[in-house]
Amino acid sequence: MAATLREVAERAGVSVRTVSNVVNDFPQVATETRARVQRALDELGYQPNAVARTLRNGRSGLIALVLPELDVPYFAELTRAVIEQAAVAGYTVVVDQTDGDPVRERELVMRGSRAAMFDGLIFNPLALGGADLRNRASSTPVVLLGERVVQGGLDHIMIDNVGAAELATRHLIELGRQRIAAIGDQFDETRQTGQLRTQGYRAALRAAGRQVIPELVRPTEYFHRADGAAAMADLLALPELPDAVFCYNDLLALGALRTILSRGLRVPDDIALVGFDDIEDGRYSTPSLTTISPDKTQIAKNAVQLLLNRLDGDSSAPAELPADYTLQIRESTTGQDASR
Amino acid sequence: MAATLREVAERAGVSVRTVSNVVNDFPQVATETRARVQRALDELGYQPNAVARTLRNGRSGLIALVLPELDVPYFAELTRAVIEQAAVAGYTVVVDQTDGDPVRERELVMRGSRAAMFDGLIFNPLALGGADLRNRASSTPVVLLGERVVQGGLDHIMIDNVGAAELATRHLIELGRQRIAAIGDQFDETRQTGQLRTQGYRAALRAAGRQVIPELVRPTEYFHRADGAAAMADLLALPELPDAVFCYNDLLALGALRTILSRGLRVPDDIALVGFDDIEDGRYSTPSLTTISPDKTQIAKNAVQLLLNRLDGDSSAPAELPADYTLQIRESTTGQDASR
DNA sequence: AGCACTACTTGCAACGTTGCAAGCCCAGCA
DNA sequence: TGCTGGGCTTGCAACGTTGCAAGTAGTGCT
Repeated sequence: MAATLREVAERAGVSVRTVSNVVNDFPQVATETRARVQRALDELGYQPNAVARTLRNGRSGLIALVLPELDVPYFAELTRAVIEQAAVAGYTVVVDQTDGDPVRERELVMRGSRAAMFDGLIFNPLALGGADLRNRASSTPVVLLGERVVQGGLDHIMIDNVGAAELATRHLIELGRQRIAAIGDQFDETRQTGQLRTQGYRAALRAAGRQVIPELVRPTEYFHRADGAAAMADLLALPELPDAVFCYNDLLALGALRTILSRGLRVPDDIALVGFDDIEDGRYSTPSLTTISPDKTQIAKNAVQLLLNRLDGDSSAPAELPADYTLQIRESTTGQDASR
Repeated sequence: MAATLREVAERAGVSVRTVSNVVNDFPQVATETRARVQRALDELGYQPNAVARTLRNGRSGLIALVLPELDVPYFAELTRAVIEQAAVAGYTVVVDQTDGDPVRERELVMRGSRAAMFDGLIFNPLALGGADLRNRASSTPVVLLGERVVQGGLDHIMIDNVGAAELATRHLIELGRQRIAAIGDQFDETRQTGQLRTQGYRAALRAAGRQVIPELVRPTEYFHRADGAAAMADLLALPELPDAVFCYNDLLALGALRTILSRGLRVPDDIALVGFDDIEDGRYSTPSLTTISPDKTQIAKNAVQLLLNRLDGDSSAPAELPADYTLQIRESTTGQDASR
């Protein structure tokens, strides 16, 4: 069914090479020949074979975005931004989901077999650490995203988790909250996001001369709504309730919100809530969610740019680009939505 | 950097063909030879070139999932299901987002150039209609998803929109609601989801001997939270308020919910709300959302299966598979969550 | 010793494309 | 008439892989 250059060439009575010249708009083709070839191309509905081109040219025009979970809104929104940025440069983005499964991460990123289809990779690791990534077999360029601290000598874009968490916590302190809890701490060595945000949380409390109350810092296994709901239920079972909670992402916060409201408590009157990621869900919840808003467009733009530089042969030292963030103050802390 | 079969062959002192035999676990290789080749493979860190294999074999092991918007939770959740199903069969799914842009849809689906990298396509069209799809140039098999009625002689998986909408509306009628509104009607010829759901809505009202009140059926351009919020604001500006709203998806419902609550009205006491899609957000909103729940796993399973059949040469008549759905009754209509 | 058979290994060609360099033909000029 | 040059076209080879069929060597049997 799919016509090849050879078939077109036979039909037009020219060489394969000439057809290729027409397809690629080479100038050195006689007008009359070009017309004849074009007719044959149209009649046969010729479409270039992308695989053969890739093999020949060494470029596919595809870059892969490898993420833990696509149905986590933060990643979905980030994906949109990456696709938009890559399209500007004429690249098509292809997304793959690892579920943080080390086997899948390894297959996609470390070994070249599947990765080799793509000119480059943008990768948000969950399970793979710096040690793994340093001895990557594939030579496909990679840009790392996300909070995991990886010292792999690779390009890396992240946000200042400690600083952002400190900012979020300070906001709650400045509102006069006395018992500020945190949801999302992690111990697992491969999941450092939680640890970094806890650092920031502690730093803010210390800076304000407050004590860190261990039972108010709740670990969770994942960062999903269900984890937030469960952790909040634990907090509400304490003899003395918190009057504010910093959740390490918006999904945790939305889960916590659900639990708080279902117990008949009010947000922010009884408990103030801050999230992290600024996903759309948090802008439409009631109350809307105060949150740390990472500049996703900037992250995407930098990631794509860094990768394209590598594809163009840039071999300078690996870059570590911090991304900007702001605190979006909404109803869940002040009762007012300043972002509308 | 990337070693080829030839380099490995030279190092091991055997032919290229023998190395290939080792790589592919052909039995007819002497143990001693196999060991020597294996050592060379390891030393050079050989990784098969996927592009060359694809060109040679005509199979890439990749299928593309082409969707309008990845950051719409319904699609994100569906994507997860498709990836899981495809993985079972050893296929890797690659996702692309079109934003419903006809140009992008056409480039990805109609013309073979980019599509040719993939063995097959699962496509949820937004802009492209049956007429477009019928004269597709590419021979890559496609399975269509979603509500658009496409009579293109292609495999297609959809849910019974009319029936589902009727079920949702009937639920509101049975609760005794008197003024039932609808949000999400569409006129645009290429967006038939809204029209089909309006059909179901009307059918349910008629069956109950009710009149359809035109001003209670609100069109929206998109199916996003913002559209739902705006449409609900319009409904609340009517002289006589509705006491129930059927929203054509959960995002519309969440937007509407936000508007209702911000006006100090209660759900479901003052206004009951039903959505469509059963996204996770709706399970964690307060109140949680009564909704039509399409069986996403079934949809994904059927889509992948249908596609794999085509890849295996199945040339039977195109199938139209309906997917199952249920009504999940939660707090937004009854105040009780029956699904927990 | 000769033959058949098995066990293993190999060269060739092809998948569809494009870079390279050479080729052809005709016009223009001496 | 012969030579040069430009405009246009072409064949070859290669990207890295694998199917096919043929090749070699060694073994066992008669």
